[in-house]
Amino acid sequence: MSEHLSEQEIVRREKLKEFERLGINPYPAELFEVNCNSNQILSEYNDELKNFQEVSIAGRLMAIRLMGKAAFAVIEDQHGRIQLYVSRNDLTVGEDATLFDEVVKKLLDIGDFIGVKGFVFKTRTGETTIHVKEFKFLGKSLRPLPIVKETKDEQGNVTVHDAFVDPELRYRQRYVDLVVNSGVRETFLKRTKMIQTIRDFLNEHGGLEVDTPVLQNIPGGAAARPFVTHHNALDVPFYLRIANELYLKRLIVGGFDFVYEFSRNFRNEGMDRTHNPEFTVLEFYVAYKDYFWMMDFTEKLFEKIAIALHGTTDVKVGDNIISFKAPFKRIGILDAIQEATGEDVSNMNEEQLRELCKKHRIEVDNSMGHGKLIDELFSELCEKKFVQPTFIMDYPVEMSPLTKKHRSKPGLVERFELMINGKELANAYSELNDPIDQRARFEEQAKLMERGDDEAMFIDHDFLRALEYGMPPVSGIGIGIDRLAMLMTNQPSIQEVLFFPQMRPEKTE
RNA sequence: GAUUCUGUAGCUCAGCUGGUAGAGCAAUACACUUUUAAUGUAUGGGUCUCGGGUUCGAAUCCCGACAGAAUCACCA
Repeated sequence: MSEHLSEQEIVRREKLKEFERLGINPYPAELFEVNCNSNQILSEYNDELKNFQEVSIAGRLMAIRLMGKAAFAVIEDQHGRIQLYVSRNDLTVGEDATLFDEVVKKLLDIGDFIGVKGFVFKTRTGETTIHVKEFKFLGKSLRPLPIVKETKDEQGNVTVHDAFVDPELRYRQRYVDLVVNSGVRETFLKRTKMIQTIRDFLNEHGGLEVDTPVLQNIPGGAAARPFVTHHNALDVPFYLRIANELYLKRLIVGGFDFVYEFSRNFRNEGMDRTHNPEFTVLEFYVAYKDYFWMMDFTEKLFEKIAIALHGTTDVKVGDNIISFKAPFKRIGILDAIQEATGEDVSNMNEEQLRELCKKHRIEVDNSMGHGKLIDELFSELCEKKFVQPTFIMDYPVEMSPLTKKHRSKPGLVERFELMINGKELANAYSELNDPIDQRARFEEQAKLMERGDDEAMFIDHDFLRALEYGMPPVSGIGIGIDRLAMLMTNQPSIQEVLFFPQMRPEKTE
């Protein structure tokens, strides 16, 4: 951190000395009893009833307008902002007006924490305001906050002046972003509410929330490059999990019928608007169910989330209105490709698929097999077209080593991905529970790895051992929580729904 | 990783074809007891991201580094 202090920082530090001279602790230890918050007062105060006549409230000073022997100030607490009215008379004890003349008028800065007691009234202009009778200084701010002001025109449209917008500063100093930008807090409150809604829904249906290891010695359950670390005492490498799938299935083997976990996953890949190195996926597994049941359950869950957050199933995302009203459209991946290209790929061999890719100017290489080519065709030509929630079903077996083979369609598996707004939001299977087949699939993956596919899965022998003891039929799903939060809060970037998105470290000189 | 754009006061931004930096808010001082982007008067505040180069002279032009954003690639 730079030792260079700006003029304003020096001034604020000098004010600390002034506090000391006056015998006022700028960082008092004792608690300040609060009996309400800004939002309660603003929404419940009634000028005729004269309620809220003995309020005690604390917050951060966000604006102050000094007017000689009186002052108006605005404080912000967790729930919003409220205006204060302070007069010199009210803060004068005997002949001593130090509190007003020195502290309020000279030592107070935007960003400071204060606590006040008083009564609520409405000013001439109709603003609900706290008339301060007692004032306590609670904490000095030594760094000037960005000042963001708002004006309202007659229609009530809010114009923001000098908004704090630099993305680098906003993400690196999220604490500042949260203080000064109204709306940021709301996004994160919605995210939390969304997760609570999901948790409640799963619990209501018998789900059991569990924790499984983040440090794994085999990074399984997905195809991605892991972060590697090292355990000193054991002298072995460990991987930060890329998925928790194989652990949740072990719990199904152990006899739990419905387990779920909000899993922080880590993938050592590129970062962009929809990818952060650590991200959250909800996975859950339900015994004796198949992927059809999972589609029914998932669309009910999404519908419930939309209603909980928006009061309706129609959610505005960018320029689109997305309807989360169940049921969602369902279409096989091969049909989706046919719809988009007019080509029936269901009976094509690898060579024909490769030709088709070339025809559509999709880059292919020799390591790509039959399934990968179909996947490429889909993601290049179809994915973006599914704006309304759509279940894409029945993927090629090669791409899905943990999925049960389709009950009637050879070469395919019982898998679906849920596409919304052109992005994959969820991925689910009728889970493969045949240990012989699972071993064979892992061995296929091992061959792919030898062929140079660095996304192929490792063989997890303990997981195979668990399957050999027997796993009931089970359907499981992974839902991208960050991407769902982006949808539900209408944010175009994952950084807007993560408190502290990953960034390159700041240089310390 | 590639391409493009961006980096100037605490914040938001101007700064033209190169001539030693400007506004609003914020800060400081004074005035003001119902203001609300409060107002009025005055004042201070800058390693122009960093390092090279061209030039009599660089915030400005060139090269490089650093950081961020967008697009692409990668990432089921």
